[in-house]
Amino acid sequence: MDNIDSIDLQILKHLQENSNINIKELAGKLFLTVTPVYERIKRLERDGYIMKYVALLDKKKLNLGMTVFCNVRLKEHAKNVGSNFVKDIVALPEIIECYNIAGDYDFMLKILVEDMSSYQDFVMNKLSTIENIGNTQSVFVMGEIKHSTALAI
Amino acid sequence: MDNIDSIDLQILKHLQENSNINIKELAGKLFLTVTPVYERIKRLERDGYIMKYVALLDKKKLNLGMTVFCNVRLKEHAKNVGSNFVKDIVALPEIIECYNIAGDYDFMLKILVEDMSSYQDFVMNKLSTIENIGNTQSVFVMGEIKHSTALAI
DNA sequence: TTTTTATCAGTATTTATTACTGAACAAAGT
DNA sequence: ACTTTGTTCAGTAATAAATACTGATAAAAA
Repeated sequence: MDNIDSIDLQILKHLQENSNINIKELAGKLFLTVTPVYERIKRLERDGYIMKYVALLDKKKLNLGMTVFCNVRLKEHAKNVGSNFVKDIVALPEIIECYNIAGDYDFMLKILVEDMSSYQDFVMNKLSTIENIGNTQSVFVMGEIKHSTALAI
Repeated sequence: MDNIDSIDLQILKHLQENSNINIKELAGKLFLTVTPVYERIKRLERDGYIMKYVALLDKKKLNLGMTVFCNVRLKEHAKNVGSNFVKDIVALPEIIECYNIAGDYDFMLKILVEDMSSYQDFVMNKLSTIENIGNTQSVFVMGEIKHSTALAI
């Protein structure tokens, strides 16, 4: 029911780089006609290999040019009650990503803001109001060398 | 030449969540006809607000279920010669993201691999062969709480 | 008021997607 | 060797969407 071949992989590889390519052109690259390519894409969507199609926007143009990684340690007594914390994190749109990590800290957040003063505002008025947060460590991004959404398939 | 209004923002907000929405439906949500929405999207593409359209794939289904953040410190003498390092980083497809950071380490990499043994292979045979790398620290991701490509606009 | 500019609606055209049908081929059983 | 079954594909027709074009409306500037 649920296995993919090398043609599927090729299709995925193209779509994760540019999902606006039309099926005819994609079919040409794969030396096929539109029908099999169309049906394969639909199957890959149905089976969950393709989760969604999105537009990637320019952070800087939209005044979100500052990236900060924020490591978070929960209070000792709260280690097992992560669910409230998770709900609060998901609700904050500045937090683009949140990972439960191994090591010195419990969570790592990736945060996008306009500048340093908005980051200060975020930490002071939003992040710090989340209960159970023990302490945090901010790692500021000076430059973005590489940023891809494409998997190495 | 280069300014956007609230309708543009609404369009961007929708497209970064689902770029496969058709213009007619999007126009309906914004109480407009297709033409202005179409023209606005084209302008947003031309002006670089929309960088690209991509399909987001399921990591786990494609056997890339392990995420590791790897902090890298360059050798002391190499602090100013980052360019070769950058070229090597960009060439490795397992490295999805790479940031130049402030703090204890020089760079932070986000790496996607299948499992621990492929990570070991990656560090041993690929990452460590890059010259000028001093030492590294791996932060393993146990769970992904939130992962969005959508900006808070 | 007149001109200019920007934004929009409506429509026609082009292009892409989707649905449908049947052919070709391979694997498994008779 | 010959069906049978299932899968993948090509070709074509139908549908739906994107794009191009024209002109109307309204707001801002002359």
